[in-house]
Amino acid sequence: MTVTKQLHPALDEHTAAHVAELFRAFSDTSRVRLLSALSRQETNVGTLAEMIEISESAVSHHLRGLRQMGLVIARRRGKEVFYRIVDKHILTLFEQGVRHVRQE
Amino acid sequence: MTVTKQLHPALDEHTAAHVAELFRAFSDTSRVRLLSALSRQETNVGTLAEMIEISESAVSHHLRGLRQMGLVIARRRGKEVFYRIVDKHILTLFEQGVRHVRQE
DNA sequence: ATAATACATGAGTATCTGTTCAGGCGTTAT
DNA sequence: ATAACGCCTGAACAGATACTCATGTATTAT
Repeated sequence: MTVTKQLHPALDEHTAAHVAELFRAFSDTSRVRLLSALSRQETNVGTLAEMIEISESAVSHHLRGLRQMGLVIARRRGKEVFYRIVDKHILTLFEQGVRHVRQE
Repeated sequence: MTVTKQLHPALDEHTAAHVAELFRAFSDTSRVRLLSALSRQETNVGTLAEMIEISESAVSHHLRGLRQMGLVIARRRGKEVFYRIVDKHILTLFEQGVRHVRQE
């Protein structure tokens, strides 16, 4: 039985691009604050804007991106639109980053 | 007795900025490929450049950033400089992102 | 010493990103 | 119907980012 040294190639460009895209969702201060809010509870746009102190428009733009990536989902109730994080794994990934930063 | 609605604040700006910075390290296709290579084994700059098909200069620039963030560390052996990922938690975080992308 | 190799660095540049602003759309109140 | 409210959207712009190119710095070979 021959023991060949497994030469693992790096990630192909396509996969790497997707991974980068995922992490890019967490790579902006405002979005991190958005997601930290949403990680606690479903929240509407206006409240999010207040919490993180950017305009509703800016919040909307960020949420659109996150929505298009399938990371958050919207639910309308009356005039307000509530957002929440879709995937539990995403939440875990995000929180792990937060934890890492906190302990050092 | 008044029932006040507990308003969990979002992450403060300072912490959020650090979290964003961490994730930003993984938010570029080339860096993802770099890190995926390094996640398998310590590698020198030239080899990395070959593997991910960008110039040595570009690799150097990326590695400088990662080094300054304390995510990778350099070790010189002769003319070559080998890089590796410093922290196991960082590695885990990165790999979790990769896994998430792969299964969908 | 001189040249060659491997990598680092700064400047310059094209592209990307986050924000604001102005206006639009859907829902509710009057 | 009309106004008010909450949110969305596209354009425009400032700042950030990733790359190339030219050059610089260690280290090794001749």
